[in-house]
Amino acid sequence: MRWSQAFIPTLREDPAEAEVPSHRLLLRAGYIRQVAAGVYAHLFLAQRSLLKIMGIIRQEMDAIGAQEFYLPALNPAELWKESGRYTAYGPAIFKFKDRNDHEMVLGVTHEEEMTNIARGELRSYKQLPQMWYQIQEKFRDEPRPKSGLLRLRQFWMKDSYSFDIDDAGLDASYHKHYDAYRRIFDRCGIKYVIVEAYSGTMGGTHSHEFTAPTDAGEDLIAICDCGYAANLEKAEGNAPPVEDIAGDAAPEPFATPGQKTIDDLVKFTGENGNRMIKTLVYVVDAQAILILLRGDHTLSETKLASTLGTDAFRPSTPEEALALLGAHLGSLGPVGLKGVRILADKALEGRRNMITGANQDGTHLRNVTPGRDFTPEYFDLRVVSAGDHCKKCGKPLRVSVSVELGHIFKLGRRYSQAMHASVLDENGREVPLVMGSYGIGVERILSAAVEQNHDRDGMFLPAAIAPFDVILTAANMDDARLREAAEKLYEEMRAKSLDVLFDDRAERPGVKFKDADLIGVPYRVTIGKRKFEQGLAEIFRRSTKQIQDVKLESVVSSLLEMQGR
RNA sequence: CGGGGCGUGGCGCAGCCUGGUAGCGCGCUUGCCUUGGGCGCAAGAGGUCCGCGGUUCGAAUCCGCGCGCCCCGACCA
Repeated sequence: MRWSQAFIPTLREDPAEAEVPSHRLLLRAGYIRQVAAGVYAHLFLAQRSLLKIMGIIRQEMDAIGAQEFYLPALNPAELWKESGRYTAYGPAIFKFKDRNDHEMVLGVTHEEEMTNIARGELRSYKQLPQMWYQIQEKFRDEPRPKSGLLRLRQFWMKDSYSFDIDDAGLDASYHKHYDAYRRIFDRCGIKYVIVEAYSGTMGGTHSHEFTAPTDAGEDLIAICDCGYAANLEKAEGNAPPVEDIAGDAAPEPFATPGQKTIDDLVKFTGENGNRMIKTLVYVVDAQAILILLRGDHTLSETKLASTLGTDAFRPSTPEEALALLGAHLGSLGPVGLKGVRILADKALEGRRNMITGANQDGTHLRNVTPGRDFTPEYFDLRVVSAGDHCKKCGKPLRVSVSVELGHIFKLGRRYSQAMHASVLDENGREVPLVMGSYGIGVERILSAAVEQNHDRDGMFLPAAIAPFDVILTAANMDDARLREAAEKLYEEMRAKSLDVLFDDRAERPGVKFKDADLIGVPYRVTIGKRKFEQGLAEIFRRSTKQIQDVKLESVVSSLLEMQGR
């Protein structure tokens, strides 16, 4: 490709609307342009890079025996009502009516459609296992699209679905995907961490996320040196022990006028937050319950949901809490309550002489001991924090921000039962299909690669996913000898199937170098006057900015060698 | 959905408070010049000032109602 003919609209200045590096650089480098919030046009460079990413995904999916499909995004709403996700996924689904007043949706993923095909066609265990995948557009009406290609409303996903006769079969399909995903992200040159994750509205029992640590991410993950890693929603850890005050004194009220939050109380009493009990009131099925946490801990609603076995709960209103406990938020506590279910985080088990609200405005209690002064049920309910001890090895956990690139789920029988997708087993009994589903966000791979590989001058994408292998730059196109040498090299590179972008523009060298640095191509070969006269060209490696002088006739072989070809 | 910010040639911004000529830098076009890190000189083109309504002799500017975009939070495989 000749740059003079290419549409690569680079920008000299940072676009005002872009904050995270990948968004800023993809705009500046002319990869993308915005159409609406969370909706982007892929221009020439983005499309080339994304096609390379999809090529890698396709190869690895094919390699585990998955079969490529292509399903429509446009779906009848009936399918989604049948699975229950029409309401469960709620406002994130784009919904509308066609001209005949038929309710339609745009797919957020394709469990329904795939299951629908499976139930119509799969009849016997002899046809199993099956693995079906596609690379296709997903539509989600996200509450807050953001950060360029990191959180989109329309995006490409590789989604695959496995159908097995039993749990052992699902395990095998799951592991095939697990391994394929590792190869995909390895080949894409992404630094990633595999974490245990929560399945959320997908349903199912078991899942792993493939996440790329970068500051622009939105997922928090807990990581330990021993290899344990989990999404913070799901991560478990042991809080370092806290020294309590000795003694068996009875609870004793003390005045705390105007002290509403734990922070207030910490300042007011001079005590550490870890010696306090935080009291939350939640409403589950119209029933109020108390949730107790250590003062410096945070409730994980994810863990609460799995503890309660439902996500149909909400924090109480201040009025409800007042009616239940007789005090306003800020002075609530568990002591002396009757007939209210009390859930406490495990970090409170065995503690003594703590501080909590007295259920009287402006008053707290000291010397409160769980188990003696109230009787809770203990569960793991809190979000782990950095410094908590790893459940597996006891070392301190680190917390890191990352981008979710892929997620694999053991769905089990959730969809097959809801949608009556079953086959006959070897005993002639009808059994529901055991399913898995597996997703990769294609644009997120590109974004994460930029987040992980950029500097002040631009990006440097991993070779496997860069839009070109090499940029060939003639320092001065008006110099006939340089131009001819560059043209000759261009032909030579193309003959060897190098993806080359020939910068044949009539620009000054500075402009060409700046643009080349920006757009993320791993190598630049420059033909400049001084070295040309010595029979040399230079190969510039973008990631390290190292320059290597090479004889003109061995430029191509050097590049092929660097590529490992 | 709550909080904050922004909306003015393609891009980045000033002007708005205190109403009256729409301006700067970059980019773009043409010519000359220059050619290893976003050259220089000269001449040009390009704007419903987000929309609608109101106030006013007169609105980019003041008022009202919308819309859009970004950020934080809520939310979210």
